[in-house]
Amino acid sequence: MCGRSRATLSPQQVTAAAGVPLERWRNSEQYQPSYNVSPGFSTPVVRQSSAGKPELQTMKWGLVPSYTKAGEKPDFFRMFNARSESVAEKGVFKRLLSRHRCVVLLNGFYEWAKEGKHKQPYYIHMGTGEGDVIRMAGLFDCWDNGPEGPMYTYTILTTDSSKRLQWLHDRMPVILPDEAAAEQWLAGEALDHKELSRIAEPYNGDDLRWHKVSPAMSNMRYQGADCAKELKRESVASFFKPVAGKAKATAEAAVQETSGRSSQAGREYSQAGKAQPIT
DNA sequence: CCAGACGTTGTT
DNA sequence: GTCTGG
DNA sequence: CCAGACGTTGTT
DNA sequence: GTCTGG
Repeated sequence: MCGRSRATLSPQQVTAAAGVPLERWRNSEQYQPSYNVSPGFSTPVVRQSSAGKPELQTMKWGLVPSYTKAGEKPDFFRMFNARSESVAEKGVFKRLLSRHRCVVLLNGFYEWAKEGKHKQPYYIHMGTGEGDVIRMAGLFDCWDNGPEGPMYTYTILTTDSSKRLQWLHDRMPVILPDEAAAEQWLAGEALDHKELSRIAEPYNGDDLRWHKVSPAMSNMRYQGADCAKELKRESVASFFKPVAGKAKATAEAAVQETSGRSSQAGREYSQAGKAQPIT
């Protein structure tokens, strides 16, 4: 799934990726870049508009439905993801599917691998450089919070993990690989099930890269710039994990492969992990 | 009909 | 273990 | 999603 | 708003 992300794109990167000039970026001032974004944070999204033209707008992550009563405490954690497989059937999402689709612009996202009792965070991104942009399919809504004014929020669609990422987690966000895919997601109003399931197909491109990061970022209060920095050292968690002589070589080999350059690396890593005997 | 809920994930 | 808060 | 709390009594 | 349960 997708419960934490990085949003540190510069305004220039955002407007370039959105294809919308800065002057037409609604609530651009609400965007506070963060290496450790959780539901409730504001990030840039490209949305459908009534005119059929894409619009750039800052919105909060974590869908707060329009039917929420004014004054109610919004729960951004309740609906920060939407299963793409059931989004057309669930009432809360169904009504957003024709004219409230959006593209979430981020640098990347975080996922935790279970290593025994501990959880090791990884950073996943499109591996093209420091200026990486990743686009995710989302749905947005507008909640009229009485005198507080309207609040725009979004949810990120999820799907089964692709082969390359299955070792890490069984769910992943719906990734729109390029600008064209993003445009298709935003184009028109109606969206048939076939089109939806095609777009929600697990992204398995080898430009999707990952690496271990510091467990310090697991705490969402931690906002250091090193949240997404590659962690080369073995984690403290695995230091305590017993590694038998035979499995050790495999484990060490796997450690070098966790930078996620090939699908093979991921699979070997997961197998090495499972093969480790508990002594 | 009205009342009341509306989600995802991971876990065993 | 399980629930709440963020 | 992860982090952090999880209870009662009596006292000021 | 829209679906489910009664």
